[in-house]
Amino acid sequence: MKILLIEAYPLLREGIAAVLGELDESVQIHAADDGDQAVKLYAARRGWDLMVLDGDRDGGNGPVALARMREQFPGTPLVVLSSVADRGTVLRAIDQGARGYILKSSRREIVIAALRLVMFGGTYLPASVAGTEKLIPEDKAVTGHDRTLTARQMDVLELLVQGKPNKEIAGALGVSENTIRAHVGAILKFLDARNRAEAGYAAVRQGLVSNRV
Amino acid sequence: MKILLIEAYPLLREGIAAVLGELDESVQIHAADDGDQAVKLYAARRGWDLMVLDGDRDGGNGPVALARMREQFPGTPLVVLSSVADRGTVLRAIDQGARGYILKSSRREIVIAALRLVMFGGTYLPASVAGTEKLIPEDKAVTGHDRTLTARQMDVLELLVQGKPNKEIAGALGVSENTIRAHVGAILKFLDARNRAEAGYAAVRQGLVSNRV
DNA sequence: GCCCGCCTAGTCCGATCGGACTAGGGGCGC
DNA sequence: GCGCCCCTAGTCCGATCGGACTAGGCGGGC
Repeated sequence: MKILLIEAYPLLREGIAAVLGELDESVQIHAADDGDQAVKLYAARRGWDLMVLDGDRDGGNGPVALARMREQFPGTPLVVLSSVADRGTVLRAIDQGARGYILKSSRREIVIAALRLVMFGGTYLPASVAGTEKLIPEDKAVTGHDRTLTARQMDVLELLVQGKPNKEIAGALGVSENTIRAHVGAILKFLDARNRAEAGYAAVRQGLVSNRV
Repeated sequence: MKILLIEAYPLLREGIAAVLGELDESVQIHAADDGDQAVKLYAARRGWDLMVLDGDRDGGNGPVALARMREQFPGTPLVVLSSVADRGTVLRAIDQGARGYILKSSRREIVIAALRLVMFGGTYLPASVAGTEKLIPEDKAVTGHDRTLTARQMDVLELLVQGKPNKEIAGALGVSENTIRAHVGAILKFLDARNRAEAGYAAVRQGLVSNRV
Protein backbone atom coordinates (compact mmCIF):
# COMPACT_ATOMS: atom_id res chain seq x y z
CA MET A 1 0.00 0.00 0.00
CA LYS A 2 1.45 3.32 -1.07
CA ILE A 3 0.65 6.44 0.88
CA LEU A 4 1.72 9.95 -0.01
CA LEU A 5 2.18 12.13 3.05
CA ILE A 6 2.47 15.89 2.79
CA GLU A 7 3.75 17.09 6.11
CA ALA A 8 6.63 19.44 6.75
CA TYR A 9 7.20 18.69 10.40
CA PRO A 10 9.36 15.66 11.13
CA LEU A 11 7.72 15.18 14.50
CA LEU A 12 4.31 14.92 12.98
CA ARG A 13 5.61 12.73 10.20
CA GLU A 14 6.79 10.30 12.80
CA GLY A 15 3.47 10.29 14.53
CA ILE A 16 1.44 9.95 11.38
CA ALA A 17 3.71 7.28 10.02
CA ALA A 18 3.32 5.29 13.23
CA VAL A 19 -0.43 5.43 12.92
CA LEU A 20 -0.47 4.72 9.21
CA GLY A 21 1.66 1.70 9.86
CA GLU A 22 -1.33 0.10 11.51
CA LEU A 23 -3.45 0.31 8.43
CA ASP A 24 -1.71 -2.51 6.71
CA GLU A 25 1.42 -4.54 7.11
CA SER A 26 2.73 -3.46 3.74
CA VAL A 27 2.47 0.29 4.07
CA GLN A 28 4.98 2.35 2.19
CA ILE A 29 5.00 5.99 3.15
CA HIS A 30 6.41 8.59 0.82
CA ALA A 31 6.67 12.01 2.37
CA ALA A 32 7.00 15.53 1.06
CA ASP A 33 7.17 18.90 2.72
CA ASP A 34 4.48 20.47 0.60
CA GLY A 35 2.41 20.11 -2.51
CA ASP A 36 5.13 21.41 -4.80
CA GLN A 37 7.65 18.98 -3.51
CA ALA A 38 5.17 16.16 -3.69
CA VAL A 39 4.48 16.85 -7.32
CA LYS A 40 8.15 17.21 -8.08
CA LEU A 41 9.15 14.02 -6.34
CA TYR A 42 6.28 11.78 -7.13
CA ALA A 43 4.54 13.07 -10.23
CA ALA A 44 5.79 10.15 -12.26
CA ARG A 45 4.64 7.50 -9.84
CA ARG A 46 1.19 6.10 -9.96
CA GLY A 47 -0.81 3.69 -7.94
CA TRP A 48 -1.21 5.67 -4.74
CA ASP A 49 -3.71 4.32 -2.29
CA LEU A 50 -4.07 7.42 -0.18
CA MET A 51 -2.85 10.97 0.19
CA VAL A 52 -2.62 12.62 3.59
CA LEU A 53 -2.21 16.37 3.70
CA ASP A 54 -1.50 18.57 6.68
CA GLY A 55 -4.16 21.29 6.57
CA ASP A 56 -2.50 23.52 9.15
CA ARG A 57 0.29 24.67 6.96
CA ASP A 58 0.68 28.37 7.45
CA GLY A 59 0.38 30.88 4.66
CA GLY A 60 -2.81 29.33 3.49
CA ASN A 61 -1.08 27.07 1.04
CA GLY A 62 -2.99 24.22 2.61
CA PRO A 63 -5.94 24.80 0.28
CA VAL A 64 -3.60 25.49 -2.59
CA ALA A 65 -1.75 22.26 -1.97
CA LEU A 66 -5.06 20.44 -1.80
CA ALA A 67 -6.15 21.68 -5.21
CA ARG A 68 -2.72 20.94 -6.53
CA MET A 69 -2.74 17.38 -5.34
CA ARG A 70 -6.26 16.73 -6.55
CA GLU A 71 -5.23 17.90 -9.97
CA GLN A 72 -2.03 15.93 -10.09
CA PHE A 73 -3.34 12.75 -8.58
CA PRO A 74 -7.01 12.61 -9.46
CA GLY A 75 -8.77 9.51 -8.26
CA THR A 76 -6.57 9.03 -5.25
CA PRO A 77 -8.48 9.61 -2.03
CA LEU A 78 -7.15 12.56 -0.09
CA VAL A 79 -7.48 13.15 3.61
CA VAL A 80 -6.77 16.43 5.36
CA LEU A 81 -5.24 16.40 8.81
CA SER A 82 -5.89 19.56 10.76
CA SER A 83 -6.14 21.07 14.18
CA VAL A 84 -9.07 23.34 13.41
CA ALA A 85 -12.56 22.07 12.87
CA ASP A 86 -14.70 25.02 12.02
CA ARG A 87 -17.42 24.36 9.54
CA GLY A 88 -16.09 26.71 6.90
CA THR A 89 -12.64 25.23 6.72
CA VAL A 90 -13.88 21.67 6.71
CA LEU A 91 -16.50 22.30 4.07
CA ARG A 92 -14.01 24.10 1.87
CA ALA A 93 -11.68 21.15 2.04
CA ILE A 94 -14.49 18.78 1.12
CA ASP A 95 -15.56 21.11 -1.66
CA GLN A 96 -12.07 20.95 -3.04
CA GLY A 97 -12.21 17.23 -3.19
CA ALA A 98 -10.91 16.01 0.14
CA ARG A 99 -12.56 12.77 1.17
CA GLY A 100 -11.84 13.11 4.82
CA TYR A 101 -11.04 15.71 7.42
CA ILE A 102 -9.34 14.32 10.48
CA LEU A 103 -8.63 16.31 13.59
CA LYS A 104 -5.19 16.01 15.05
CA SER A 105 -6.84 15.88 18.41
CA SER A 106 -8.54 12.62 17.50
CA ARG A 107 -7.60 9.44 19.27
CA ARG A 108 -5.42 7.19 17.18
CA GLU A 109 -8.15 4.60 16.87
CA ILE A 110 -10.39 7.23 15.35
CA VAL A 111 -7.67 8.26 12.95
CA ILE A 112 -7.14 4.72 11.78
CA ALA A 113 -10.83 4.01 11.43
CA ALA A 114 -11.35 7.22 9.49
CA LEU A 115 -8.50 6.43 7.12
CA ARG A 116 -9.91 2.96 6.49
CA LEU A 117 -13.31 4.47 5.88
CA VAL A 118 -11.90 6.80 3.27
CA MET A 119 -9.86 4.14 1.53
CA PHE A 120 -12.99 2.07 1.24
CA GLY A 121 -14.72 4.91 -0.54
CA GLY A 122 -16.32 6.72 2.34
CA THR A 123 -16.08 10.31 3.52
CA TYR A 124 -15.14 11.21 7.04
CA LEU A 125 -16.03 14.46 8.76
CA PRO A 126 -15.55 15.49 12.38
CA ALA A 127 -18.71 15.73 14.45
CA SER A 128 -18.18 19.44 14.99
CA VAL A 129 -19.35 20.36 11.52
CA ALA A 130 -22.85 19.11 12.18
CA GLY A 131 -24.95 21.98 10.94
CA THR A 132 -28.21 22.87 9.40
CA GLU A 133 -27.62 22.19 5.76
CA LYS A 134 -26.42 19.07 4.14
CA LEU A 135 -22.81 18.46 4.92
CA ILE A 136 -21.69 16.73 1.82
CA PRO A 137 -22.97 18.27 -1.36
CA GLU A 138 -24.65 15.46 -3.27
CA ASP A 139 -23.50 16.60 -6.60
CA LYS A 140 -21.40 19.47 -5.62
CA ALA A 141 -24.34 21.83 -5.27
CA VAL A 142 -23.80 25.12 -3.58
CA THR A 143 -21.22 26.62 -5.86
CA GLY A 144 -21.61 29.39 -3.39
CA HIS A 145 -22.02 33.02 -4.20
CA ASP A 146 -23.34 34.41 -0.97
CA ARG A 147 -21.70 31.97 1.38
CA THR A 148 -18.16 32.13 0.11
CA LEU A 149 -15.70 34.76 -0.86
CA THR A 150 -14.48 34.66 -4.44
CA ALA A 151 -11.00 33.43 -5.20
CA ARG A 152 -9.74 36.94 -5.73
CA GLN A 153 -11.28 38.11 -2.52
CA MET A 154 -9.54 35.29 -0.71
CA ASP A 155 -6.25 36.44 -2.19
CA VAL A 156 -6.88 39.89 -0.81
CA LEU A 157 -8.14 38.58 2.50
CA GLU A 158 -5.02 36.59 3.08
CA LEU A 159 -2.87 39.69 2.86
CA LEU A 160 -5.39 41.88 4.61
CA VAL A 161 -5.32 39.54 7.58
CA GLN A 162 -1.61 40.06 7.85
CA GLY A 163 -2.15 43.78 8.20
CA LYS A 164 -0.91 44.80 4.78
CA PRO A 165 -2.18 48.18 3.59
CA ASN A 166 -4.07 48.41 0.31
CA LYS A 167 -1.10 49.75 -1.57
CA GLU A 168 0.97 46.75 -0.64
CA ILE A 169 -1.76 44.28 -1.48
CA ALA A 170 -2.20 45.99 -4.83
CA GLY A 171 1.51 45.62 -5.50
CA ALA A 172 1.53 41.99 -4.45
CA LEU A 173 -1.40 41.08 -6.67
CA GLY A 174 -0.36 43.28 -9.55
CA VAL A 175 -3.52 45.36 -9.74
CA SER A 176 -4.43 48.90 -8.83
CA GLU A 177 -5.11 50.12 -5.37
CA ASN A 178 -8.65 50.97 -6.40
CA THR A 179 -9.32 47.38 -7.26
CA ILE A 180 -8.11 46.30 -3.87
CA ARG A 181 -10.35 48.92 -2.37
CA ALA A 182 -13.31 47.33 -4.10
CA HIS A 183 -12.35 43.85 -2.94
CA VAL A 184 -11.78 45.03 0.61
CA GLY A 185 -15.19 46.67 0.56
CA ALA A 186 -16.79 43.40 -0.48
CA ILE A 187 -14.87 41.50 2.16
CA LEU A 188 -15.93 43.90 4.90
CA LYS A 189 -19.53 43.56 3.81
CA PHE A 190 -19.31 39.79 3.66
CA LEU A 191 -17.75 39.54 7.09
CA ASP A 192 -19.97 42.25 8.53
CA ALA A 193 -16.86 44.05 9.71
CA ARG A 194 -16.43 47.78 10.17
CA ASN A 195 -12.76 47.94 9.32
CA ARG A 196 -9.92 45.75 8.18
CA ALA A 197 -8.74 44.91 11.65
CA GLU A 198 -12.15 43.59 12.54
CA ALA A 199 -12.27 41.75 9.25
CA GLY A 200 -9.00 40.04 10.07
CA TYR A 201 -10.33 39.06 13.45
CA ALA A 202 -13.54 37.70 11.97
CA ALA A 203 -11.77 35.89 9.16
CA VAL A 204 -9.57 34.00 11.55
CA ARG A 205 -12.43 33.22 13.89
CA GLN A 206 -14.41 31.82 11.02
CA GLY A 207 -11.47 29.86 9.75
CA LEU A 208 -11.52 31.58 6.39
CA VAL A 209 -7.79 31.95 6.46
CA SER A 210 -5.73 28.96 7.34
CA ASN A 211 -4.44 30.27 10.61
CA ARG A 212 -2.59 32.90 12.36
CA VAL A 213 -0.43 30.80 14.55
CA MET B 1 14.49 8.30 32.58
CA LYS B 2 11.13 9.97 33.21
CA ILE B 3 9.80 12.50 30.78
CA LEU B 4 6.64 14.53 31.19
CA LEU B 5 5.07 15.38 27.86
CA ILE B 6 2.35 17.99 27.57
CA GLU B 7 0.79 17.52 24.19
CA ALA B 8 -2.88 17.26 23.36
CA TYR B 9 -2.58 15.78 19.89
CA PRO B 10 -2.14 12.03 19.77
CA LEU B 11 -0.41 12.23 16.43
CA LEU B 12 2.23 14.55 17.77
CA ARG B 13 2.55 12.49 20.91
CA GLU B 14 3.43 9.52 18.77
CA GLY B 15 6.02 11.47 16.88
CA ILE B 16 7.57 13.04 19.93
CA ALA B 17 7.55 9.78 21.80
CA ALA B 18 9.35 8.10 18.92
CA VAL B 19 12.04 10.73 19.00
CA LEU B 20 12.31 10.79 22.76
CA GLY B 21 12.76 7.05 22.70
CA GLU B 22 16.13 7.60 21.13
CA LEU B 23 17.40 9.61 24.03
CA ASP B 24 17.85 6.63 26.25
CA GLU B 25 16.88 3.00 26.32
CA SER B 26 14.97 3.44 29.55
CA VAL B 27 12.71 6.29 28.63
CA GLN B 28 9.32 6.44 30.30
CA ILE B 29 6.97 8.96 28.81
CA HIS B 30 4.06 10.31 30.79
CA ALA B 31 1.71 12.42 28.78
CA ALA B 32 -0.92 14.98 29.56
CA ASP B 33 -3.17 17.12 27.43
CA ASP B 34 -2.33 20.38 29.14
CA GLY B 35 -0.75 21.95 32.17
CA ASP B 36 -3.78 21.43 34.35
CA GLN B 37 -3.99 17.77 33.59
CA ALA B 38 -0.27 17.36 34.06
CA VAL B 39 -0.44 18.86 37.52
CA LYS B 40 -3.48 16.82 38.39
CA LEU B 41 -2.01 13.55 37.21
CA TYR B 42 1.57 13.92 38.16
CA ALA B 43 1.84 16.49 40.94
CA ALA B 44 2.73 13.81 43.46
CA ARG B 45 5.47 12.25 41.41
CA ARG B 46 8.98 13.51 41.54
CA GLY B 47 12.18 12.75 39.81
CA TRP B 48 11.35 13.99 36.35
CA ASP B 49 14.26 14.30 34.00
CA LEU B 50 12.64 16.50 31.44
CA MET B 51 9.42 18.26 30.61
CA VAL B 52 8.37 18.83 27.04
CA LEU B 53 5.59 21.31 26.38
CA ASP B 54 3.79 22.01 23.13
CA GLY B 55 3.96 25.76 22.71
CA ASP B 56 1.44 25.92 19.89
CA ARG B 57 -1.54 25.22 22.02
CA ASP B 58 -4.28 27.52 20.96
CA GLY B 59 -5.89 29.85 23.38
CA GLY B 60 -2.53 31.14 24.41
CA ASN B 61 -2.45 28.87 27.41
CA GLY B 62 0.95 27.76 26.22
CA PRO B 63 2.61 30.52 28.28
CA VAL B 64 0.23 29.88 31.15
CA ALA B 65 1.00 26.20 31.12
CA LEU B 66 4.68 27.02 31.06
CA ALA B 67 4.49 29.14 34.19
CA ARG B 68 2.32 26.53 35.79
CA MET B 69 4.77 23.74 35.13
CA ARG B 70 7.74 25.76 36.25
CA GLU B 71 6.00 26.44 39.51
CA GLN B 72 4.89 22.88 40.07
CA PHE B 73 8.07 21.18 38.98
CA PRO B 74 10.86 23.63 39.68
CA GLY B 75 14.28 22.32 38.89
CA THR B 76 13.13 20.09 36.08
CA PRO B 77 14.39 21.32 32.72
CA LEU B 78 11.55 22.32 30.43
CA VAL B 79 11.64 22.44 26.68
CA VAL B 80 9.05 24.12 24.50
CA LEU B 81 8.15 22.59 21.17
CA SER B 82 6.65 25.04 18.75
CA SER B 83 6.06 25.82 15.13
CA VAL B 84 6.68 29.55 15.41
CA ALA B 85 10.07 31.05 15.98
CA ASP B 86 9.65 34.75 16.26
CA ARG B 87 12.01 36.42 18.66
CA GLY B 88 9.34 37.67 21.00
CA THR B 89 7.72 34.33 21.56
CA VAL B 90 10.98 32.51 22.03
CA LEU B 91 12.38 35.09 24.41
CA ARG B 92 9.21 35.09 26.44
CA ALA B 93 9.40 31.36 26.82
CA ILE B 94 13.01 31.59 27.93
CA ASP B 95 12.13 34.43 30.27
CA GLN B 96 9.54 32.22 31.86
CA GLY B 97 12.09 29.58 32.55
CA ALA B 98 12.10 27.33 29.51
CA ARG B 99 15.53 25.88 28.89
CA GLY B 100 14.98 25.11 25.28
CA TYR B 101 12.84 26.11 22.34
CA ILE B 102 12.68 23.53 19.62
CA LEU B 103 11.02 24.07 16.30
CA LYS B 104 8.74 21.36 15.07
CA SER B 105 10.26 21.85 11.69
CA SER B 106 13.65 20.73 12.98
CA ARG B 107 15.15 17.51 11.75
CA ARG B 108 14.87 14.71 14.27
CA GLU B 109 18.59 14.64 14.82
CA ILE B 110 18.44 18.28 15.81
CA VAL B 111 15.58 17.61 18.17
CA ILE B 112 17.45 14.81 19.88
CA ALA B 113 20.65 16.78 20.16
CA ALA B 114 18.80 19.76 21.56
CA LEU B 115 17.05 17.65 24.17
CA ARG B 116 20.35 16.13 25.24
CA LEU B 117 21.86 19.57 25.44
CA VAL B 118 19.10 20.74 27.72
CA MET B 119 19.23 17.69 29.94
CA PHE B 120 22.92 18.28 30.40
CA GLY B 121 22.23 21.77 31.64
CA GLY B 122 22.38 23.72 28.42
CA THR B 123 19.93 26.03 26.75
CA TYR B 124 18.85 25.56 23.19
CA LEU B 125 17.47 28.28 20.96
CA PRO B 126 16.66 28.21 17.28
CA ALA B 127 18.99 30.17 15.04
CA SER B 128 16.19 32.48 14.00
CA VAL B 129 16.25 34.43 17.22
CA ALA B 130 19.76 35.68 16.63
CA GLY B 131 19.42 39.35 17.33
CA THR B 132 21.21 42.36 18.62
CA GLU B 133 20.88 42.00 22.36
CA LYS B 134 21.95 39.17 24.52
CA LEU B 135 19.72 36.19 24.04
CA ILE B 136 19.85 34.62 27.43
CA PRO B 137 19.66 37.00 30.36
CA GLU B 138 22.66 36.18 32.54
CA ASP B 139 20.94 36.53 35.83
CA LYS B 140 17.50 37.13 34.69
CA ALA B 141 18.24 40.75 34.03
CA VAL B 142 15.66 42.57 32.04
CA THR B 143 12.74 42.04 34.33
CA GLY B 144 11.07 43.46 31.34
CA HIS B 145 9.97 47.01 30.97
CA ASP B 146 10.69 47.39 27.32
CA ARG B 147 10.02 43.76 26.57
CA THR B 148 6.45 43.74 27.84
CA LEU B 149 3.42 45.85 27.32
CA THR B 150 2.01 47.64 30.34
CA ALA B 151 -1.25 46.51 31.87
CA ARG B 152 -3.13 49.38 30.32
CA GLN B 153 -1.61 48.72 26.94
CA MET B 154 -2.75 45.13 27.22
CA ASP B 155 -6.28 46.34 27.92
CA VAL B 156 -6.16 48.36 24.76
CA LEU B 157 -4.50 45.61 22.76
CA GLU B 158 -7.20 43.16 23.63
CA LEU B 159 -9.87 45.38 22.11
CA LEU B 160 -7.65 46.49 19.28
CA VAL B 161 -7.15 42.89 18.25
CA GLN B 162 -10.89 42.52 17.92
CA GLY B 163 -10.94 45.33 15.43
CA LYS B 164 -12.53 47.97 17.64
CA PRO B 165 -11.91 51.57 16.56
CA ASN B 166 -10.29 53.99 18.99
CA LYS B 167 -13.55 55.65 19.87
CA GLU B 168 -15.04 52.38 20.98
CA ILE B 169 -11.98 51.38 22.96
CA ALA B 170 -12.03 54.76 24.65
CA GLY B 171 -15.66 54.24 25.60
CA ALA B 172 -15.04 50.74 26.87
CA LEU B 173 -12.12 51.82 29.05
CA GLY B 174 -13.69 55.06 30.13
CA VAL B 175 -10.93 57.36 28.91
CA SER B 176 -10.59 59.79 26.06
CA GLU B 177 -9.88 58.84 22.51
CA ASN B 178 -6.62 60.73 22.67
CA THR B 179 -5.42 58.49 25.43
CA ILE B 180 -6.22 55.43 23.38
CA ARG B 181 -4.35 57.01 20.52
CA ALA B 182 -1.28 57.26 22.70
CA HIS B 183 -1.58 53.67 23.85
CA VAL B 184 -2.12 52.43 20.33
CA GLY B 185 0.95 54.33 19.22
CA ALA B 186 3.02 52.63 21.90
CA ILE B 187 1.61 49.24 20.97
CA LEU B 188 2.42 49.70 17.31
CA LYS B 189 5.95 50.69 18.18
CA PHE B 190 6.35 47.74 20.51
CA LEU B 191 5.06 45.27 17.97
CA ASP B 192 6.88 46.93 15.10
CA ALA B 193 3.58 47.14 13.25
CA ARG B 194 2.54 49.74 10.71
CA ASN B 195 -1.15 49.76 11.52
CA ARG B 196 -3.63 48.21 13.88
CA ALA B 197 -4.46 45.30 11.62
CA GLU B 198 -0.82 44.31 11.49
CA ALA B 199 -0.59 44.83 15.23
CA GLY B 200 -3.46 42.42 15.74
CA TYR B 201 -1.80 39.90 13.52
CA ALA B 202 1.51 40.23 15.34
CA ALA B 203 -0.09 40.15 18.76
CA VAL B 204 -1.81 36.87 18.05
CA ARG B 205 1.26 35.34 16.46
CA GLN B 206 3.27 36.23 19.51
CA GLY B 207 0.62 34.94 21.84
CA LEU B 208 0.17 38.29 23.54
CA VAL B 209 -3.57 38.03 23.45
CA SER B 210 -5.40 34.93 24.41
CA ASN B 211 -6.52 33.91 20.97
CA ARG B 212 -8.35 34.59 17.87
CA VAL B 213 -9.61 31.19 17.17
C1' DG C 1 12.66 65.05 47.93
C1' DC C 2 13.65 64.00 43.30
C1' DC C 3 13.55 61.27 39.23
C1' DC C 4 11.29 58.26 36.27
C1' DG C 5 7.76 55.79 34.09
C1' DC C 6 2.89 55.36 33.31
C1' DC C 7 -1.66 57.14 32.40
C1' DT C 8 -4.00 60.73 31.07
C1' DA C 9 -5.17 64.49 27.50
C1' DG C 10 -4.54 67.55 24.08
C1' DT C 11 -3.11 69.68 19.12
C1' DC C 12 -1.76 69.41 14.28
C1' DC C 13 -1.39 67.19 9.98
C1' DG C 14 -0.65 64.06 6.26
C1' DA C 15 -1.84 59.27 5.03
C1' DT C 16 -5.00 55.86 4.81
C1' DC C 17 -9.35 54.03 4.94
C1' DG C 18 -14.17 52.98 3.77
C1' DG C 19 -18.58 54.15 1.55
C1' DA C 20 -21.07 55.37 -2.48
C1' DC C 21 -20.94 55.81 -6.72
C1' DT C 22 -20.00 54.76 -12.24
C1' DA C 23 -18.15 51.79 -15.81
C1' DG C 24 -15.90 48.62 -19.14
C1' DG C 25 -14.32 43.83 -20.28
C1' DG C 26 -14.59 38.81 -19.77
C1' DG C 27 -16.68 34.36 -18.70
C1' DC C 28 -20.65 31.43 -18.17
C1' DG C 29 -25.31 29.85 -18.41
C1' DC C 30 -29.84 30.04 -20.40
C1' DG D 1 -27.54 37.11 -27.79
C1' DC D 2 -28.68 38.61 -23.23
C1' DG D 3 -28.16 38.70 -18.50
C1' DC D 4 -25.36 38.04 -14.55
C1' DC D 5 -21.39 38.04 -11.88
C1' DC D 6 -16.65 38.92 -11.29
C1' DC D 7 -12.48 41.62 -11.86
C1' DT D 8 -10.82 45.63 -12.98
C1' DA D 9 -10.49 50.91 -12.42
C1' DG D 10 -11.74 55.25 -11.39
C1' DT D 11 -13.68 59.63 -8.53
C1' DC D 12 -15.24 62.03 -4.40
C1' DC D 13 -15.47 62.77 0.41
C1' DG D 14 -15.85 62.34 5.26
C1' DA D 15 -13.94 59.43 8.95
C1' DT D 16 -10.26 57.39 10.95
C1' DC D 17 -5.69 56.58 11.70
C1' DG D 18 -0.86 57.26 13.04
C1' DG D 19 3.19 60.24 13.94
C1' DA D 20 5.19 64.01 16.36
C1' DC D 21 4.69 66.81 19.54
C1' DT D 22 3.61 69.01 24.70
C1' DA D 23 2.03 68.50 29.38
C1' DG D 24 -0.03 67.55 34.01
C1' DG D 25 -1.00 64.14 37.80
C1' DC D 26 0.43 60.10 40.23
C1' DG D 27 3.10 56.50 42.30
C1' DG D 28 7.37 53.85 43.25
C1' DG D 29 12.35 53.69 43.86
C1' DC D 30 16.71 55.74 45.29
